[in-house]
Amino acid sequence: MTPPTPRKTRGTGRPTLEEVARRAGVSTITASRALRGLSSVGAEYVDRVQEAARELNYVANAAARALARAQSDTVAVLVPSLTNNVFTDVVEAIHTVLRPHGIEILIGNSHYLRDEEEALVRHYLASPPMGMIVTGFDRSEAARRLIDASGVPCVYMMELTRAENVYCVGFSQQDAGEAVARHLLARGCRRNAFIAAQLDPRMLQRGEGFRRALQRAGMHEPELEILTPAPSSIGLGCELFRQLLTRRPEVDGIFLGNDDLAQGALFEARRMNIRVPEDVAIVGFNDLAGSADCVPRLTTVRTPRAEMGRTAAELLLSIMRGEAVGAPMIDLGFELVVRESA
Amino acid sequence: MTPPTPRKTRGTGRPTLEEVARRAGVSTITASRALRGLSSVGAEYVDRVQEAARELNYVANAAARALARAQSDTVAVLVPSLTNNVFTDVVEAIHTVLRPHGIEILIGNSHYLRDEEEALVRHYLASPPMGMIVTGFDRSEAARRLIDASGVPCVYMMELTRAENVYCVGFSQQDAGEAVARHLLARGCRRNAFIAAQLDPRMLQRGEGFRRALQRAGMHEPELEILTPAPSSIGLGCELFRQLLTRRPEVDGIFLGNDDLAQGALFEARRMNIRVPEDVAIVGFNDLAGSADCVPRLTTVRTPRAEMGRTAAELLLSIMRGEAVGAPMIDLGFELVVRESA
DNA sequence: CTGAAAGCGCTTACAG
DNA sequence: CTGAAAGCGCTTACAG
Repeated sequence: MTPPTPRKTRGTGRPTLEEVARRAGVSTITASRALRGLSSVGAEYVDRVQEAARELNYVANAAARALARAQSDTVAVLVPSLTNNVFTDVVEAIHTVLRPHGIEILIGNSHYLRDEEEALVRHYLASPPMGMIVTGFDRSEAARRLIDASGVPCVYMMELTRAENVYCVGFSQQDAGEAVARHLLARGCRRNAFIAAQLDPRMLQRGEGFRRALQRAGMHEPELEILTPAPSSIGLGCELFRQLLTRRPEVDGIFLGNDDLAQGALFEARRMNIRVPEDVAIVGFNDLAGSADCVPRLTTVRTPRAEMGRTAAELLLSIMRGEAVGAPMIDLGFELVVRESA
Repeated sequence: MTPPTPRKTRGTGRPTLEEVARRAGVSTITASRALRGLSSVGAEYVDRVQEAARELNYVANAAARALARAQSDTVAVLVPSLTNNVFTDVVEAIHTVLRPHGIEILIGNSHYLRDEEEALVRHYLASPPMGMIVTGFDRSEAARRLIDASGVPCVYMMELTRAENVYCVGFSQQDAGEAVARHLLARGCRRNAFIAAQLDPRMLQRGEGFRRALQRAGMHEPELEILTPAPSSIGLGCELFRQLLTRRPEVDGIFLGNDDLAQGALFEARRMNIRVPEDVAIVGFNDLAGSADCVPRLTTVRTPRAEMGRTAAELLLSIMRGEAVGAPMIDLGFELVVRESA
């Protein structure tokens, strides 16, 4: 007649769906449906269940839900860097769109490394997110296959492609590079240099466009390009600018593939007593923090980072809902912002 | 005699522990233990199970594991901003330490808002992470209680406290503020101003220390403080510097509570033809990107961001493992970096 | 050291 | 519109 020894408690100790259902006087299943807002539940029930949930301070167990549905309320976002503010802006915008939908975002930073990105893809796909937003198209063959085979809806951002069934939102990096060249040419610069770091695909594409426009004008000088895989930074911009102007003092126009490099160039020009834009015109890229305020104010290309993040997130939302979406490729364009440095 | 209709498949379609076990010829339980490296499994079994797992390309289902253990392989990190590079540095370091342990980090950005932080805490605690790393001590009472009651190990960073049973790693913001004041005083500045934005607790603490040191020297002038809750930025630094110098041209020393503000001040000084440090000495805070390269190079306080992230992560790891840890408070100090601007 | 049973807390698929 | 049953894929607790 002794009562059974109480089992050691497992679980989280939090209220469960069953307790909510009991309190509301319905089955668990009905409670589940009511809470999820499925229309097939009587209105009276919905109220009772919601009230019970509130009273109990019920929060659905995310793991249980994910297990039962074989899917989580999560979107993985893969970026190559968080140090480069370009990506914090994008991630911020994605977050802003997804959060209200109860979607948690997992930020994966690949540090511009293919191997790390592949590992991240593997890891995230282990508990498949409901969607992914990834940067560009340059990745390992394995990572590519994993994504394709996973069946997880994916939106690509920062670059554009016309490939079938690939959702992408971005702008043409090449065209942006061309626009810079044309601007420099138009303001009379004859010896135009290109300084690039990191050498990720997008940086290279900008260089490609820049080069093409110069060639078309018959003014391309290959020796006026400085390319280094070192991470882009203000300090590196100083260094490369000095190096270039020391060896090639005749240069009168420079396109630096990211604003941090350009800001560094501005500092170094001052230290070298080189006047900008009188002696040399300087154009950056991305319109990062500080570019509007430095001396002289930096001429640069404003990239639609917030819009890309927002649009990518909204597109993904539509795809995940199974809604019909328009064109799979969304070109958000860019804007040359002419200030004082060129 | 018709075979039973095959059930519609649910699940993820990925290989399960059971399949691994079957292939290795052991029970699921043994497979589970072998894979987790529990020492209570015979070596022969371990090999067989691991091989089977490899052949099947087995990846444990994270949701199932989380449900069974009522815990996930996740650490939540709460920061007030990602735009401020201070926190990307910290997060990066945390990531570097935790990732090799198979721990995924969830980055929560509260945007310096108490309500948002509370919502994040609630959300994360819904599927309790194995640990948390949070910024500072200023939060809503509810958030505080939720964290305490959750039983989730938590490490506080960026600030220090001597409170019992609170693990924290950081440095004394007050002392850092004092150090700046002493430096300015030592180089002969008599009219020292303080410019601060955002006004988060740490910014205020730095101001507190700065003020105290000035008062002690009998040189504190309350009207020389400009405090605004607007987000810190280079542009804001320009604006506030101009405002201050216009109204108070006698100022000969300024402490700006974050390097972006200070960099802005440097730009604006140049535009106003005010010489730094001859006319006015300028000191920033944090030693952010660009501060070592601008003109003049910025004197600032280098804060141990990577070390804080690393140390906080390692401390959390120890706590989660139930290891004995030393002092609950780890002071990492700071360093005044004297360059050209002061 | 190994295993059969039960359970974690939800949701799917099937009936009614 | 509502519900009883089964299942998602692991791990805990108990035995041996």
